[in-house]
Amino acid sequence: MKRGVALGADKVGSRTSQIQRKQKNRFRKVLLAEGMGSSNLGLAKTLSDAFSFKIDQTQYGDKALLMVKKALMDSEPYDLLIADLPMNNPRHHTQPPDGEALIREVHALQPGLKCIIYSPEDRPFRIREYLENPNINAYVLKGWDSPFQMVEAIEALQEVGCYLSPEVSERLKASSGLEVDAYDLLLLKSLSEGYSQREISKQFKKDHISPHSLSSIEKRINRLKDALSARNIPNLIALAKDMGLI
Amino acid sequence: MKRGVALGADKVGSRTSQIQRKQKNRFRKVLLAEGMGSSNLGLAKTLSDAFSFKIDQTQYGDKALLMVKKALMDSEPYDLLIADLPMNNPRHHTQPPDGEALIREVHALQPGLKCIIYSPEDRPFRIREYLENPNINAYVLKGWDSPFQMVEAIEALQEVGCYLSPEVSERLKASSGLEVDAYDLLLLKSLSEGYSQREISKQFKKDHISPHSLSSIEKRINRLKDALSARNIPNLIALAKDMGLI
DNA sequence: CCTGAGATTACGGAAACCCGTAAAGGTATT
DNA sequence: AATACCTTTACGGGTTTCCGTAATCTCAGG
Repeated sequence: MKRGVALGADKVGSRTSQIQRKQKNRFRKVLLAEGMGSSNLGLAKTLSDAFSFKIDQTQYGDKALLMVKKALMDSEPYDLLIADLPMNNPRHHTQPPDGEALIREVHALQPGLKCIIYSPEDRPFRIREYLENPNINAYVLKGWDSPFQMVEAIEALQEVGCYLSPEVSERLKASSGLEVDAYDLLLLKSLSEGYSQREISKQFKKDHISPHSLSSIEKRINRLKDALSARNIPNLIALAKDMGLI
Repeated sequence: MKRGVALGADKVGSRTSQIQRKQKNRFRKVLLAEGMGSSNLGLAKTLSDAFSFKIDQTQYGDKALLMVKKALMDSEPYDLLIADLPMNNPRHHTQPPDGEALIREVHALQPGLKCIIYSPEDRPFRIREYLENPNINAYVLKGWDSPFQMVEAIEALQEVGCYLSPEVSERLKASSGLEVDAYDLLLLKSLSEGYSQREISKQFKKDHISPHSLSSIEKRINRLKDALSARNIPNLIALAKDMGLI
């Protein structure tokens, strides 16, 4: 989105800048919550070399929540949450709270907490989803130089409200051309689940989703085929799957 | 091939804990080659805590190849290669040599070298593909307890020829029911690429792939739809994508 | 050589998809 | 209110897919 530009204008932004001024923009306490696997001891090491803040670490989302709560009660709240998200592919049932739920619940407890997503997810569409959440201040892509990027992100976050690495923002730009909205997604999902266009039409009509005529649905599908340059519906489904739309 | 069934991962798994000391062919030198990202310093740490062998580490496949070659020339060859493969998804162009190429080339140099795949890839078909390679002795799924499983695997490898974690072997068993051969895969691929059945028929005829009649292709597709319980072709493509067939 | 089982191919009608055209409905501007 | 413009809906005809049936082919066993 245009968050990158708009960050100073909103309420949250102005409130945080107050705090930052008072604290000289320095994080003092950081929580590193990894969803699963890929032991990020390496990351913790890198960060503790580069910064002076205290780093707590946990493997489990619910544990992270408790730690945030406890830190708040002790009047020593965290300044930054780094959420190390797993690849959430369809075959993987991640147990709750998953990344987004964790961030939502954490912000219910401590609304001002800064948050960095650290994930191998590189599909622009998903990244965009994350970044549309105003509670998420940075996204760093897991990769060979992610420790470096994480340091960059944290430094930037201490200065300004949010950060996007060049790599990530490039990926986002590259795919900003295609506009697929919730309707398109529902349509793709329905198709991928094996419903005929006639069935989808009936279903949409029942659910009061507009447009729902067979003709409109055909048109929309055509638009999608055009946008993804698909030759037919099977190809469209394959492409949509590949780019993580469904 | 049917190694997965033949070796009975459960048996191997339970046997590992009892004996480790009395074996003489213990590893002395291990190469940890990660494809990219997810700093496995954590893994290296775990391993160096659990074992006494020397651990070398590198980020790049070609570098790994050189290290193997050099170790051979120095008459201090590696006993084990742990190939930390990245998620092999279609959006990611991994630069050569990728995992399988690396292992092939390494074994061209040093045929006896034991090898463990360490990957987040959990699709049974892909795992099966790896395991059909006789040069690959174990498969460890990246996950929250992968360090533990890696230790298990290495202990087992010092005892017997190969190892499958209960988790992995379960995944393999779960999907062993359906039989899709190379022909089916080609068919699915062609469909997903947007070719009509008529076009596929023509192409197969040109390539002398049998059967290639329109009728036979219809039949095969029906078999696949039946096997994956798909309602129609888009659904079939979606399911095939989900389970990693294509 | 004959036979039978399975695989491959052929065919035809119903349904779904594809594509262009056009009518009907909605909204903003004048 | 009249107009232009866009969206939604409707329809028709060509193509592809779907599904059942049947003819042909292949090949081992008698």
